[in-house]
Amino acid sequence: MSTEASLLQRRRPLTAAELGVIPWLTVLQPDERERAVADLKITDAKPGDFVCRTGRPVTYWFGLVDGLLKMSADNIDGQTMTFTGVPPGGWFGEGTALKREVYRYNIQALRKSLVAGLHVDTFHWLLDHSIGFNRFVMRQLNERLGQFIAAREIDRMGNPNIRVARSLAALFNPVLYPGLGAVLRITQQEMAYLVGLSRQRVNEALTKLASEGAIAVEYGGLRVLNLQALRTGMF
DNA sequence: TCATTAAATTGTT
DNA sequence: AACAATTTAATGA
Repeated sequence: MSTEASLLQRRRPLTAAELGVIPWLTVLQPDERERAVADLKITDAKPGDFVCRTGRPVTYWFGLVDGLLKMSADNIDGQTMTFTGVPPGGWFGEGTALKREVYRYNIQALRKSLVAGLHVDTFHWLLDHSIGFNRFVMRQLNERLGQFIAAREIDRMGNPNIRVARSLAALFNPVLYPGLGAVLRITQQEMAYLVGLSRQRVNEALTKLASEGAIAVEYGGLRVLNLQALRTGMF
């Protein structure tokens, strides 16, 4: 199995196209940006690979360039609870990186993904030097908090249609995942892993949501037509 | 570039 | 969980 240890080994600098997917680079001053880019590394994650696991010390602040990740935590009773999915453009672990603690959740690749990493030392340097970066991280923390609370509610909800809808709405969160367009590349199988339902039930829910005009189902993904409807469940 | 084949994904049962 | 139908990706002429 590949862990974060091996992730640190086979890594390389980022291409220009990959840098373009990183939302916070645009809020930096030229000198800050230069330092960040110099430190950024990228690596592959195969489906099932853990990018980070609970209890491991934080060495990098991670972000997704391409692919799809799942953020989850293990309950006391051994049950795994999925917080949310992470689409390209999403960055995570800032809370633990701030305090230099250990990870409180697992991040696992749902499909072949490109993961970028910024060393915690550089992360802290940016916090000390860049106002824009501070704003970005602050907003990120705030949104993430709201998302965790929402995840608890989603988990308790019985109606699978609503569950799928709100999970999709969370994936489209414009603050946490700014680079995302209206099209989300996610298979129904991946969606099933994310919300903890069977694939056929997800299929049923997506068909329902599509008939209500909230989304359009496409091959290998879907298009969000009415984000508000997904959030509120009013279709 | 096009046609054929393999693989992935979806929609149903 | 299994199936057929459909879409995309890969291959090679």
